[in-house]
Amino acid sequence: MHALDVLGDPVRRRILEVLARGEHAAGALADVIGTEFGISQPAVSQHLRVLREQGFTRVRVDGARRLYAVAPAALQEAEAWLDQFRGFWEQRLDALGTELARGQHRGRRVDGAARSEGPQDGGQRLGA
Amino acid sequence: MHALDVLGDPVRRRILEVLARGEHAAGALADVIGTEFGISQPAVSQHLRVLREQGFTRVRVDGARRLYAVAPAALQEAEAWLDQFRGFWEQRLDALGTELARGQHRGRRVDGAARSEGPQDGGQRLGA
DNA sequence: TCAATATTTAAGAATTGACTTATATAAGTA
DNA sequence: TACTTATATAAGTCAATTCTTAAATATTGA
Repeated sequence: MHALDVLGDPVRRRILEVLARGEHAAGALADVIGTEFGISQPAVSQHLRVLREQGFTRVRVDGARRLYAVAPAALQEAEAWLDQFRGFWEQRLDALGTELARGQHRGRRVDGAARSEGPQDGGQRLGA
Repeated sequence: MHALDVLGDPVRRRILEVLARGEHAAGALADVIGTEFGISQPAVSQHLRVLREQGFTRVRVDGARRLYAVAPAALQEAEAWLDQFRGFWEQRLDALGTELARGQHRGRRVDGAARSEGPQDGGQRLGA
């Protein structure tokens, strides 16, 4: 299962947002999330399972409670996938910066035809 | 619809990967993607619609063909959501660096109880 | 104009996945 | 030990998505 498949669910994203603030017990999450989305404790528990099994969270046992916290691994994977597109918006920002630096309405090449905007032909200035 | 909901589909992700290499006609994508996933041309077209409507692609008309290309906006939204967790892995890398710098097995606080690993209490060193 | 190509849209079938209720497991507590 | 709290798992239901086939739209070229 791809990291982005896991993040493609609003409940799971919200759980991670809450966990970004710090460790929470499964029960506390079931309360908060369950109320927000109007779903049951088992429903939240099932999402916690996915997050756990896919490496988005780390669990610590404290008596009868399970304390969940964010684990970086899987989130980094999602980030890594997005990295291949970073060139697109960096270029966009560069263009803006250049435009501002040299004053507006100057040096704007608009030849229509075989134009393309991506960093596909070596235009990407990234390590990876 | 959240940007990450759109990315929570393997076919759509693959389409974007192909587009990251540059502009492609809808038909060319239908061929490549359709073959890879064993789905029909309309199926691919429907995914292209989602990507288009949600701001992941830009379309240019060339005669009877539609040339698709990556549009940065929506991808940036996804990136922005992930940003709130950046502190977690930056910290991880910081820790690794520190560990290496001062030699291993030193200064490792392991007190169990109220410990937490996130950047939740001001530990985050990010602009946002 | 007519046929061929390129692509989208429509409608319904099939599949997936996210819930629900019920139950199991385990740890605290009286 | 029995009861309560905390959480997870199981099994089945329901709904949202993702397909399929068929047909509509638009462009190119004979």
